[in-house]
Amino acid sequence: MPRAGLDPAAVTLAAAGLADEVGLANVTMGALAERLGVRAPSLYKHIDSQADLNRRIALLVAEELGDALREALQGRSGRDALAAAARTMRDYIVKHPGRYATTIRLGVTGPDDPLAIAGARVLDSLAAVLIAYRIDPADKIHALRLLRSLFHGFATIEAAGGFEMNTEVDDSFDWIVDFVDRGLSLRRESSE
Amino acid sequence: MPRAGLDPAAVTLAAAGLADEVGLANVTMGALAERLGVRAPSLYKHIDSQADLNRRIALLVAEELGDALREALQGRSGRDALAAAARTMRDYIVKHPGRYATTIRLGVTGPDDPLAIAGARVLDSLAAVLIAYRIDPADKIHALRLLRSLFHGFATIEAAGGFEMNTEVDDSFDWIVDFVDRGLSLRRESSE
DNA sequence: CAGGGTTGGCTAACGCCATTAGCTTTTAGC
DNA sequence: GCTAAAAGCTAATGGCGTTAGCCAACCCTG
Repeated sequence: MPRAGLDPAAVTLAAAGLADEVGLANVTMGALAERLGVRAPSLYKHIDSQADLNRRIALLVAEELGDALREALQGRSGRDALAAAARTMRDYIVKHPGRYATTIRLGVTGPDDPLAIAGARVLDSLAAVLIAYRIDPADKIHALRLLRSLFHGFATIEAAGGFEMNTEVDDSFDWIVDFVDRGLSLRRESSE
Repeated sequence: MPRAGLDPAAVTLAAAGLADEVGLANVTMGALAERLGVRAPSLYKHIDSQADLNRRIALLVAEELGDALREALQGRSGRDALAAAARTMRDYIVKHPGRYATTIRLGVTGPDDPLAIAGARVLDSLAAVLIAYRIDPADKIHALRLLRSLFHGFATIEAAGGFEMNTEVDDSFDWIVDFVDRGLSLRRESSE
């Protein structure tokens, strides 16, 4: 019998896909093993524990999201950049609700934790959106938290099916992006 | 031997408290039973299953949050109301992260589901914040979703310890409330 | 205040899950 | 080809949710 040829990355990727399909809570070692054509205990040759697996998925998410944001923000600034970042985050979360769910509630061990680094890179991309708005440097962290809270909240609620009247969700999204764009424009240094 | 004198409400309340203390994931039937001075299977005399328990906690949250919002919004309008609603939601979620966590991912069965009704009442309170801003009725749903996404996102991230530099979180919160207030003020019917 | 039905507790047991131990087989390098 | 590491396996443990079935405490009627 030939081997399955697994490695930590393959296991992580399969787990992420399974999470998106059946929900993070249903990603059991047995189900994951079955999908990989292997028995559950064999997975422990590649990952330490389920907590370790979640951590690896979260790292994957941070990398994927960071890549997607950098890609989307290339050559854009101001309102274009804002809309692109918002759409990128929304699309990613709605498309990958299971893997995204791993990113809430994880203990970052230290500043050299790969997860902390990848997360910081995501935040850096969001911060890049703010450049063209020329926000007062002292307010930058607040504006960044606004974007993060809003995008995270909107996409999370949408992914959970929390909005009624599905057809209007796109309109709400556009309206909110416009709302933030106008608000940030008012806060340019020159306007105070 | 005397009886413990439990009922569904007492079990739900104890579970909500335990969730806040140890995290929703650690609310096991055994731990909950122990806190109530009872053995795990006895809990099934009061609740149907763990899913049923989560549902009951979520309903409790919707009622508590609705009550708190109505209380806080009494006699306030405009910016005051916005700030009060934001603070109420934030305080509640940060103080009760475990029980609040039950409100994500729950299937509402129909429009007469008590959970749907209680949830709608929470949204009604948020909608009351918008009255004084005299938003164009067609935009009301979008503004409501803005508030909901933002408050939910901010408090969720804060409760999960997602913001660095803890001391500045209060400042960010105030800044964001101010940002939304100004943005909504611009959208009064008269201003378009 | 007697007794019978209902209610709320208990123990025992099942199946599923994560995880560990220890064995066997494949595979890569010399 | 030989050997050692890596990667799979089966078996077993302990914890969890849940069900079945038993017994004691309570309420309520007479």
